[in-house]
Amino acid sequence: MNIKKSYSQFCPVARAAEIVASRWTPVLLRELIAGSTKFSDLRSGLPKMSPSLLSKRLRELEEAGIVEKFKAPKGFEYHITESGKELSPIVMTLGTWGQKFITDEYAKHELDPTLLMWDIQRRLETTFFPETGRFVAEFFLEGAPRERRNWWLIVNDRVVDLCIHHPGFENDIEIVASLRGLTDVWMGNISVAEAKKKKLLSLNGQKKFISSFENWFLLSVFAN
Amino acid sequence: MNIKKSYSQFCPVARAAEIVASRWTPVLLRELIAGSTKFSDLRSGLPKMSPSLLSKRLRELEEAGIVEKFKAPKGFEYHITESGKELSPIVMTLGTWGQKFITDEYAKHELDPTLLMWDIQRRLETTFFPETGRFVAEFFLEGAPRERRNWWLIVNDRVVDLCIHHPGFENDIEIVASLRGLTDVWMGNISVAEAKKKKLLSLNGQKKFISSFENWFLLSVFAN
DNA sequence: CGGTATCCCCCGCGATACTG
DNA sequence: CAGTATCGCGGGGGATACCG
Repeated sequence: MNIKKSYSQFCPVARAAEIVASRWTPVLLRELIAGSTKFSDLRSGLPKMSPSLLSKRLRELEEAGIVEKFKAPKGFEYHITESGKELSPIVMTLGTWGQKFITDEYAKHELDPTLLMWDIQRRLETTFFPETGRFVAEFFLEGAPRERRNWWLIVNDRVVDLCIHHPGFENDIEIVASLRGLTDVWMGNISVAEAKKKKLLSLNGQKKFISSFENWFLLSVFAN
Repeated sequence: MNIKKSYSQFCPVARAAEIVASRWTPVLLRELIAGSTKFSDLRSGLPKMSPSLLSKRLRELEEAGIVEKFKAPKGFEYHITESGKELSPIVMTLGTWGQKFITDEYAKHELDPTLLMWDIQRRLETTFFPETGRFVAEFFLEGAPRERRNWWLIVNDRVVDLCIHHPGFENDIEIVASLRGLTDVWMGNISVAEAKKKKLLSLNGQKKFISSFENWFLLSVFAN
């Protein structure tokens, strides 16, 4: 750490904060803890972070022993180390705190269909689906910009894929919701039942997938 | 939060990090959690933070509901709220993490006699001393700048006072140590016994205070 | 002392382009 | 796609003065 920028304290809170509490780092750690390892995947979870800054932060985390960089077939993989994993309680507790105490409704610029769908596909409960075969769910996000309004979640042999273009398969279920509504459901701010009643969310398609919706559509890890 | 500066994510980790992980804030929270309430006391624990920034951060924490500002006889008092107290595990875990994983020896600019003595006086175990009467300990910190080399801890009826000028009382005990040595002892990096053996620390004065040193001289909350 | 206002520098970081 | 290099600006925050 540059001496000019340093807090210049022997206290371990200060020494740790110099690394962990710099801009974007808690959010980057969240992504790494969630299991993303590829640069492009990290970018997906951090759409407003510039690639140069992401690159820089990864280098800093590597120097701090929080991340290890491995050569991959294409590019590199960034894996969180044991010491990095021990930051997990901090990041999770920070999120829990935020969920509890920051109760303002989401600002418009915080509602992001890409981020939402990215989080959804990451937590989809695939064990619910048959070991072999295909499942297709289409999402219509009202209020999202046209080119990011329609999404398809495809589960093929329990492997999840997220598409923004029509995959050519027939839908098993369609989820129609406002972007804000689905985000609120996802974050546990309102229940699925409540969202349906308020016409913020509706499910169409095969009965068995509709009735089991809450079994495979897990909510955010921070949902109450 | 200014939209330009915002992470623009609905994720509570991001929303919390915007407040809690900004520059200086974790260290300021440490001070508030430790019980400091006055502006000047906060400054003592944050000597390298400019007063204008401290003022700004306090305002931000107040807006976020983490701190409450009360009119005091002179100036104001800043008290941490219930929601702020729930940040305590985050700050403490961050410190514990730092203590465990940031093992570089302290850089010269991180060794600060004022900060060290401030922390020491805050954790002095006063119940060890008689309910009435005076106790005086003088510290000589070798390697500290001349004007901050000598310190007196005065416990009067169990109330601790820290002085940088000779108080005119006789010493009950004298602690002679290098600044780095005492810091390492304080942080639990080496034991008192080891420090004595290596001549990094020596105690002179009344036997009963020497033999009970480790009873009243508590170590940092982050010492192992 | 307790805190705010002002000034201004500098560098963090966003934007963009570029390269393998 | 997987990152790195460059460039330019904006404002964060440090220094200082100042006011109550």
